[in-house]
Amino acid sequence: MTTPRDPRAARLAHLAALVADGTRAVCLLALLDGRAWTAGELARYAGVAPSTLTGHLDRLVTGGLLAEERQGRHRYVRLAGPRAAQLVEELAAWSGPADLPRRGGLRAATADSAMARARTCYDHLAGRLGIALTDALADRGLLLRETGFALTGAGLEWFAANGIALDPGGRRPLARACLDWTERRPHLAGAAGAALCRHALETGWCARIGSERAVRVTAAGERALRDLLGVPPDALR
Amino acid sequence: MTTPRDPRAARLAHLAALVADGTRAVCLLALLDGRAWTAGELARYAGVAPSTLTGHLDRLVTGGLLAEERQGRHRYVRLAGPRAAQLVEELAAWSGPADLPRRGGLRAATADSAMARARTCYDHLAGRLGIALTDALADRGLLLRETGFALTGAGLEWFAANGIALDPGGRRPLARACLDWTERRPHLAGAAGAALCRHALETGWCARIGSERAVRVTAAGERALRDLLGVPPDALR
DNA sequence: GGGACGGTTCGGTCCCGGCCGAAGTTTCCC
DNA sequence: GGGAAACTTCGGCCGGGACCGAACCGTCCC
Repeated sequence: MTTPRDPRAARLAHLAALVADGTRAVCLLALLDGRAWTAGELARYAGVAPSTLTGHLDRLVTGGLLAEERQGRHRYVRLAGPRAAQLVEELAAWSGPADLPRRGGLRAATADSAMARARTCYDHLAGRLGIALTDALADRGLLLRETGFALTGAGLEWFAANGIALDPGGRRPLARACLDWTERRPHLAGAAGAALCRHALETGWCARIGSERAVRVTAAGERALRDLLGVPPDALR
Repeated sequence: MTTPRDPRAARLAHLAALVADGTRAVCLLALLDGRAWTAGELARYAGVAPSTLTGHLDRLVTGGLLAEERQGRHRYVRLAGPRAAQLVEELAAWSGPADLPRRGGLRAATADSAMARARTCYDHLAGRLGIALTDALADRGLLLRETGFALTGAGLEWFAANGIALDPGGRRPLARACLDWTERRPHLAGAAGAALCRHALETGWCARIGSERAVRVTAAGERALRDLLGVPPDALR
């Protein structure tokens, strides 16, 4: 990576270089689940020696993509924030919207199908569930989708009426599109997407399956989504 | 760049590697002006030997970031499309929203100030002009901005009423936010931003200054923007 | 036809950085 | 206190890839 005169280009190249290594890319994609991983977990997952991973994490943290937290003898890392997550998503969406990796075996296949049905994508909901929610919000005039991606006035009221706090403080956009790599259609992300996901997990509309990214919609969740948004239960299966 | 087992991560790393070189980054930023450059121009601009640049262009074209067109003994390259431009923008915005490069000298300073006033950003308008247009559209209820970024129904009518064709065919979003690196505020991009920019240049509201990215607002443009959108002429200076 | 010009191919150099294992350091827990 | 576990530091190895100059190939134009 030759460093040019132009400092702007140098910073751009430096940032891209953080992602431009296979091992680091594996880590970043894993961290897209929004949780904090320990260095050891990531090393095993990526298939490299712990000492190798230390160096990678140093670079990613220094570069601002990851945030770290030391607890005793553990080093926890997670994506630095929604913007970092968005950056990784965006690059991942460009680089291969196609084929989700078939890892072979029945167990893998069921895991994949659960992921395709409903999962978290950093801090919001994705998979068929994410699409169904986005469709429902758009159909009811709560979300503009064809001409961009924004909550309408009615949408703001709907969130307020249902007690889903929208955290107006942040500089982060309330609604933005996130391109799903199984469905290949945009679904709701941004502060509103995150609030909806948080609410769904807190009130028990959804529950995490094991410690994975996949979630399942509970019976209560099916009822709530049907009553509040008119989501047909079929759309969630 | 070690290549991992996971093909998804491999593609991600491969894409990032295209940007992760200083010389290629210089080229990509230069090409953000939306025009087609010859290989020689880029080589001189980046300060490397023509033979070196040939290799870089090969990689960028193969990787899908650039499109090329051969004309006689010239090799013209430009960004492959709006999505490629958006990707570069996004990375650039993350890597350094700060200080625009002061290149020293009076000539450079005037060029910079013209750029800050009004310029193109790939295919739409940026700088203070871009912000002023975005503000005006939002103030008149034609564009939602606080809750995301989308044209309203009134906005669609406004474009139609003023004969600005919106090219509904493409899969590209009608409105999206582009983060300006001089103003540090989002302005209108996407198909609507591109249509507005095209219209402004075609009808003579704006004219390119030399062959640069900078544009100036004509007297006719000032009148039109004031009458159609209530843009105060001061906002353009 | 004959330069000049723009671009490409090739060979050779060099350095950055990813990888590992071995030896340290800190924390945890018995 | 002692041993195991999690991580880090260091030294050494190795490959990819960025760079250049020289030679080569079309194209343009006089």
